[in-house]
Amino acid sequence: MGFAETFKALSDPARRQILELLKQGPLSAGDIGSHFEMTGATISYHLRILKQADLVFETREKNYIYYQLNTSVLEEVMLWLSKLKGGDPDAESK
Amino acid sequence: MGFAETFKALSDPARRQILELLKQGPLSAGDIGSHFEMTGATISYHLRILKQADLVFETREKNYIYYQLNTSVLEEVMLWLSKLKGGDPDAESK
DNA sequence: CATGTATTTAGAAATATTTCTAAATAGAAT
DNA sequence: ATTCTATTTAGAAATATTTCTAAATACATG
Repeated sequence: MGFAETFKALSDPARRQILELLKQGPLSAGDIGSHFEMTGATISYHLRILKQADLVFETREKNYIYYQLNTSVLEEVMLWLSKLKGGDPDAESK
Repeated sequence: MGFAETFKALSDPARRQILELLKQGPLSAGDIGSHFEMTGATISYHLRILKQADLVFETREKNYIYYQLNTSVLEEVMLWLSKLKGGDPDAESK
């Protein structure tokens, strides 16, 4: 874990788009890949980065691996940003 | 601008530490450097990355260049994270 | 068991990042 | 004007990231 891994994972546009796709619900690696021009191997690489950053987790079912968004790390990041921004602990609820 | 630059800037531990130092108030490049084991040139490099990501801005005074935290981009990032997380009811209409 | 489908792993190439030393710039003070 | 101090820029080396193709794994079904 750690913020370095998290921010690095979030720094890639394709990975951010994957997370936005997963916001709607779980998707298999193949489904995710169909939204991009990359090979399946590259998608797999990006999913591994997201997984290592704890931004997604996988559940295996039949022949497929389904990926889901993990929001807990997002909250930690928001907390760090919020503290940095001004010490106001509830700043994100506007 | 863009989130890629922002998250990339935030992904480095030294750069995050610089931002945390700047939370207390403006510091010169030299003052910042004194908290690290790196050369001044490397500090300058990190400051440039932070500046390009709009996370800091500089003001020149006498012989010094003072760096300050810019919080507006932090808010944009928090908004994006908040949308992704899904729970937050406002934060639409961008 | 053999074949097919979904996905990952290995290895390699291209590009990007991080760090250093040495040189350059900008301004202040002598 | 010359020198000192603060900082940046240039160039190079080491390391990391991103992408591909080809091969491997895992599981399901005929």
